Amino acid sequence: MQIIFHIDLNAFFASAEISIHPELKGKPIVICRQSKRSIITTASYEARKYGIHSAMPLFQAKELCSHLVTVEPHFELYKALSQSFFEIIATFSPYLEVASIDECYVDMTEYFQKNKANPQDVAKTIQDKVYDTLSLQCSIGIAPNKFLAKMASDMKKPMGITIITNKDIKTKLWPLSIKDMIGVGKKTQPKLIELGIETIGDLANYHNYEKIKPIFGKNALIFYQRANGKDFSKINYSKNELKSVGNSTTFETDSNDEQFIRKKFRDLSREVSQRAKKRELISNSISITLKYTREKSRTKQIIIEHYTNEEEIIFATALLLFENIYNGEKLRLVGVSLNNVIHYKELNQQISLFEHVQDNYYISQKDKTDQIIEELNSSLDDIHLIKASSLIHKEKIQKKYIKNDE
DNA sequence: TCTGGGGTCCTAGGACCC
DNA sequence: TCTGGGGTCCTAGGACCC
Repeated sequence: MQIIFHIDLNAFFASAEISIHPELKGKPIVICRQSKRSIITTASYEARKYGIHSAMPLFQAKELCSHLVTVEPHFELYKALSQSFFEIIATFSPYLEVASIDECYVDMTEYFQKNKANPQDVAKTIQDKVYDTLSLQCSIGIAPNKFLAKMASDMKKPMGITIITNKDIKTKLWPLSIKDMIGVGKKTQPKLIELGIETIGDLANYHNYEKIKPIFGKNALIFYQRANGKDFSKINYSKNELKSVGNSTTFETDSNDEQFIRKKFRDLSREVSQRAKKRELISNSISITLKYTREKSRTKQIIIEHYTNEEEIIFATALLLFENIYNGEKLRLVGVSLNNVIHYKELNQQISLFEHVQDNYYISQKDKTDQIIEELNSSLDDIHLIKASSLIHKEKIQKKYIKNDE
């Protein structure tokens, strides 16, 4: 039988800030941007005592706690700490799947075959090591599969260790609300309650599988099995490749000022370009999102001729898409995304599949885009824009490609 | 004065090919 | 005599997670 650990950093962003600003310790703090439309990404345990939690709008949190301290997020810090956290875990087992910035699954089966040890003790050792090294607390769930391990790590926080075995399914899993099941959100929950399914146990024992099928679609069987404590999904320790890189921003106040909106697209395109470059990712699929209200949004996507991560091309394409779908109404959010990103290396592999020297579809040469920068910056009228953009898309840049003869 | 921003995955419909 | 069906790719939208 497998032994899976699910390890989750507690109040991660808040703890990270406290670790470098010890004066914040013991205070009710929340991590969020300082804006009237902000929502809280993480609340410290002191703040949680006031009923404050993630995803709560900042203005509400302030109503609950007048002396609340807000801290701007520092994602670079979190990424660095997260990386160190995973490195520590990997010293126990290499079979590690990064699930998000603050959690991972680890297959510890082999570890316990080699080492005579008690899982509870090993979990404690991991917690201590993470705490001593990074001043971060974590909760650990131990179970025979990923789903149960994840459910277990949620049960005791902070610094909890929870074991769920097959014998515990009826007592520990089944009483939980169906909303606590991973993958059941606020749209699915009411549909299940309609069928009389209010707990995970209700789902596990539901008599009519045909009725739950359309609610879960393709994954119906997987949900049904999980409710019964069975999960056959494997630790995917070789994944963790990004599929998209995006950036979006909500305006302080809704706006239909196109000059202002273009400026936002410029900033978003720059950010996306920089982040993609840092990770050496390129894409030929660019999309924008326009949000008019919290309910009403539009997205538009286009496949361009070349793979790129250049700011100017992302920007020009975003503007083209914008002209294409914008209806002139006030917007609350705009976003830009590179979709289906691949690594530089992958593109080279794809190209080397061809026998002959090919155009390299990745535009990286700055000088080729410099003229377009000029045009775009000097004038942003539509005709100019389309010209500039078609220039970008049509231009194929020859890159020396040396045929690999092996 | 009033609910973010980073993502992943699934679905359904249309275009197109054979 | 009177318009298939399977497969694939693309797009837009939506649910969900942290």
